[in-house]
This record gives sequence, C-alpha cells and structure tokens, in this order.
Amino acid sequence: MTVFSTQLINIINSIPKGRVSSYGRIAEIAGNPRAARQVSRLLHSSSEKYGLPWHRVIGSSGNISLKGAAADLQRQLLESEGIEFDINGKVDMDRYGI
DNA sequence: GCCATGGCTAGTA
DNA sequence: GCCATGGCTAGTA
Repeated sequence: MTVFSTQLINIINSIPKGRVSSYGRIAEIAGNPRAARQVSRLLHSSSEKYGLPWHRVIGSSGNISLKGAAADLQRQLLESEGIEFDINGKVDMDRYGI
C-alpha cells in the first residue's frame, strides 16, 4: 500500500452519510488533481477490503458512473441516506457535494 | 494494461 | 465523442 492510496482511503472514509464526493475531487484533496481514474480503480478493487463507502463517490457532474444493476444499488443506497436525484438521475453537487 | 474520470471541442439543431 | 492522465498490479522473465 502506498501513501497516496492510503490518503485516498482516508478521504473516502471521511465522507459523511448523506453527502457525496467525486473521483476528481478526492484525487484533488489527496494532492493529485489528475489522478481521478486511480480513485475509480481503488474503489473497484478495494472497497470491500477496506469497508469503503463506495456509494458516496460519483462523477463530477453528479452522475452515477456505474452501469446496470450496480448503478441501481448505488442510487438506492444514496436515497436511503437522504440524497435526492433530479429528473435526469443526477445529484446536486452544490447541495450534497463535499 | 486497467480503471466506476474529466474536460474540452466539433458538430448538430 | 475523443483522448490525456497516472498509480497500481498481475503476470512474465
């Protein structure tokens, strides 16, 4: 495990219930604004291992990036935490984003 | 080589 | 819709 990855894990774990953040924003906070894809990769490979609140990480424009059934699950988890989706299935980042 | 991105632009309406 | 971007890992040698 790398320092950078550890940073990402800490940041993701600090997203409170009822809030969301984006891949790019998390990478930015960790110190590398261009490492957004690394965040997605980490979530994909290590969410279970580190108990990450993976569902609280979405795209920068408030969209869910997952496809299919996984996307439905993510939306349900977020809604159960009080987050609302607009008619286009997007979250208002100004309201819920970190 | 993978990845659950992001931002910018061409091209349509 | 294109493509630059980057840390990491599986898998080979």
